[in-house]
Amino acid sequence: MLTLKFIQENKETVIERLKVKRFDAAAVVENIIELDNNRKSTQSEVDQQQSEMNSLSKEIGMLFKQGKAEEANVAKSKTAELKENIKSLNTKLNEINTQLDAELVKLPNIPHPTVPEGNSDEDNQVEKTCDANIPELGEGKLPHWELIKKYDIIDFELGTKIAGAGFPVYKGKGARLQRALINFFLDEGQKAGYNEVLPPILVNEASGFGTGQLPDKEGMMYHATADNLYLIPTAEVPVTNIYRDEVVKEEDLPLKTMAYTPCFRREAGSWGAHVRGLNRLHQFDKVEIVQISHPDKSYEALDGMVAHVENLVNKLGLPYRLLRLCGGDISFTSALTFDFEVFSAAQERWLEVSSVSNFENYQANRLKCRYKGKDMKKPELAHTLNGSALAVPRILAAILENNQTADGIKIPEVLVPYTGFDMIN
RNA sequence: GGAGAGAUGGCAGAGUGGUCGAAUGCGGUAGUCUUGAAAACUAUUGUACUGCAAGGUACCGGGGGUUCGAAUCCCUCUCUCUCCGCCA
Repeated sequence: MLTLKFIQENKETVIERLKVKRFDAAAVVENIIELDNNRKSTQSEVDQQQSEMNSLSKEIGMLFKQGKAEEANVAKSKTAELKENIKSLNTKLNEINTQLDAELVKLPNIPHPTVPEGNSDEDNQVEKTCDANIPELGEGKLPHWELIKKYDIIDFELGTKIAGAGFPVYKGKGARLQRALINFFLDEGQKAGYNEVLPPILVNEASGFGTGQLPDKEGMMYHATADNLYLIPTAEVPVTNIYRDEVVKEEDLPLKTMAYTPCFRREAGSWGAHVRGLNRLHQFDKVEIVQISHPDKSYEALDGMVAHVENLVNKLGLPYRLLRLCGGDISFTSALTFDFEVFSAAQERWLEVSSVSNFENYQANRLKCRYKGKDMKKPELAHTLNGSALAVPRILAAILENNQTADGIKIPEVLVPYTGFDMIN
């Protein structure tokens, strides 16, 4: 969330900038400022009365020690009213704080100045298109959901039997290729300086709140109610929460962490032609990269992450394009997001395979993730970033479709050391 | 799942219901000494809110209560450890 200080000092900017996100912030901002002012004055009233109470109590203590019980009892009688006041003021203060928190959570992150205007994904700005290697597939081309049947490498019906729609069973070379991609992504991440972790894939409420999935986007996650835990929709949640309530040393920045995890999304929306095959699943595998960055360096870090993802897609020989998300499509918590899409040549569609975002201090403020340098008096909020590097199933779909030949599916060269085979046939 | 013990500052570890935001040790920072380092010595060293400042207030796992006054007493929740059971 935005910091109170920032909202107080930049009221007009907040309202103005959030219009790019198609968010009318005026009422919320006004409300926040009023609540905050109210909070301050109430707090100082409480402090003052409490201060009186404290000195009175001390006095009573002294009097009792000196054996002046009578005087002490006189002083005692004076405390009742104070006590009552303090109690009711505190109740009021709690109410204000609850309301203030509720309002603060309503404001999305301020978009970066380079975020283009726009209402939907159709208005995203294409930064770069690299389509030289879109293959000519000819008449017999098959979409990946046909290919996986033909070669018997993924079984959707079996997954449906075991769990439900959207939970595929990868089989044989399909399973092997999936694992190859994960290992390839992790090895490349390692080379780029990311530290690998294998985090929990169930998280508690505090973690969900820290990265912004809760309280609003509760519906996207599977909820294990008996223990009040959530299945992660992305490794961003457990990995970023490593740094919740932490103060890291300035000289250790940037902290670069990555994790492979399965991801779970309820996606309680449409389930039709557009989401066939691997295009959208309830469970899928992903390698996620996360950085905790110095505020002055976070856009440099974002560029580095984009370059890393681009490198991965290039090595796999997939046609891709890079999008700068417009105000209407960028997420609630992000300041600037780049999406990578690969071209899936039989569906003749661009598929989103990565989303790389800078959250600036928006998540950090929720997480209380701060850094401190030697010459700093107080710790300051760090910046957080994350990106998929990469989401596996759609990459798999593109590989299957783009690399299909009459003899079978050709495995990209960089993956062969990982798969141990170079054709699926 | 059953039984018991515990949770105090970066860490270790005291703490009688009343000058306790909290002894002491270690660590950190600055300085003295030294050619330099170590050692020793001296000082300093939590966080948040609020205020121009002086200061004020809150925080001893979380929440509630008793009391003029709670780290200390009571209730409750969470977590950790030990033992038992179950188990990859």
